[in-house]
Amino acid sequence: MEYDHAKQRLIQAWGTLGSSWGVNRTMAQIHALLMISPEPLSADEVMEELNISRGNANMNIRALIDWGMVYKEFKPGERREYFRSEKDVWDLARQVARERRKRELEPILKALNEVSKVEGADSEKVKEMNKMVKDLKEFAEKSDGLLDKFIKSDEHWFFGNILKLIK
Amino acid sequence: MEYDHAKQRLIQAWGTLGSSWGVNRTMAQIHALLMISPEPLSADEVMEELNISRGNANMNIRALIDWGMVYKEFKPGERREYFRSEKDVWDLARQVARERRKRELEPILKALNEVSKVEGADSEKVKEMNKMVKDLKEFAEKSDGLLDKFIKSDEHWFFGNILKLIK
DNA sequence: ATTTACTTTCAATAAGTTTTGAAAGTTTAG
DNA sequence: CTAAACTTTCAAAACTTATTGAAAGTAAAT
Repeated sequence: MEYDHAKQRLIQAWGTLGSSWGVNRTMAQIHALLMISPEPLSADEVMEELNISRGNANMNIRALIDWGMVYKEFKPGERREYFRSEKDVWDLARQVARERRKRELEPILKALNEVSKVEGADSEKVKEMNKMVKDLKEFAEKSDGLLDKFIKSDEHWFFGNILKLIK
Repeated sequence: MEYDHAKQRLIQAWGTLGSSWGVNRTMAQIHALLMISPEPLSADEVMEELNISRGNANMNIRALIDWGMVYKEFKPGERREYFRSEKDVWDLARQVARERRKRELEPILKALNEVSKVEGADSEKVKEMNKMVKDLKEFAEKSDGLLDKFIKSDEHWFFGNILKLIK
């Protein structure tokens, strides 16, 4: 396969993946672009490569920095900012896990806690709700535990051990 | 906490969680409603409870059925269709994992495979891309393996064993 | 064969999200 | 201080997705 095609294909696929994970398409595409770039890129280069506006590029680069997936970099003697992506896939995955845990798992756990133990466990509907909430909470807590281990685990230890175990 | 408040809180939280997972808000809310309902509900009851239109209710109930998370149910002597949710949280999670694997992991693996081995490994940019693609592929394949185990595993075996192992 | 009780579809509309580009802001250099 | 080089902001426009509701479809009951 030829370089430019492969690059486009990868950028598109990453964008699509992003969309279905609630990540803005462009943000994912910028990320893909930076991931495969050996050198950091400037905002102008990103705009140029992806055919997007200055504002769009700027906003999404900021968002990537917020997520801890992209860093600013300065070239000596240059005024312009350059950006490079974290390239260790493991670190990237942990970063994403950390953010999603904070943004999603925590709020739902909070809600489940608030909602557990509803008054009037004599009525059928209250019983059903309490049972469901209890199960969901257990599941969410277990997921949280696993995610926590993943986030804290070092290097390739996680998959290595787990896949071995459950083969 | 009082029942109706708790119910609303749970439905809202589930809707929000859905949104950030690329699941339509309403679809997630209908799911929450059915999960905590001891009896199956009709389309009209869903419309009523969530204040949504007939078309919206119908479309999202179909989508939930497609995902294998909700079933049709007939009450004897009644013509109208009723719907109930799968209530085993484990089964629900596996269902979701199965669907997302199909819709997301498979396409990205396909793209990564197509894109692996780009011509001209002498240039820096091609080297960088090949390296990145290789790493991403490895990661995606490992995730796929773990997801597969999860999907096929029975009951509470999965978390039980894994959490014990990595404590 | 007609009415009744539903379910499904779909074009129009509303709501939400992303993108643009020009203007305002900031920092460095001279 | 002023100009130049750059970054950030934000209101308006474009695009995407979700929702409505009325009309069409289906099937049981009379």
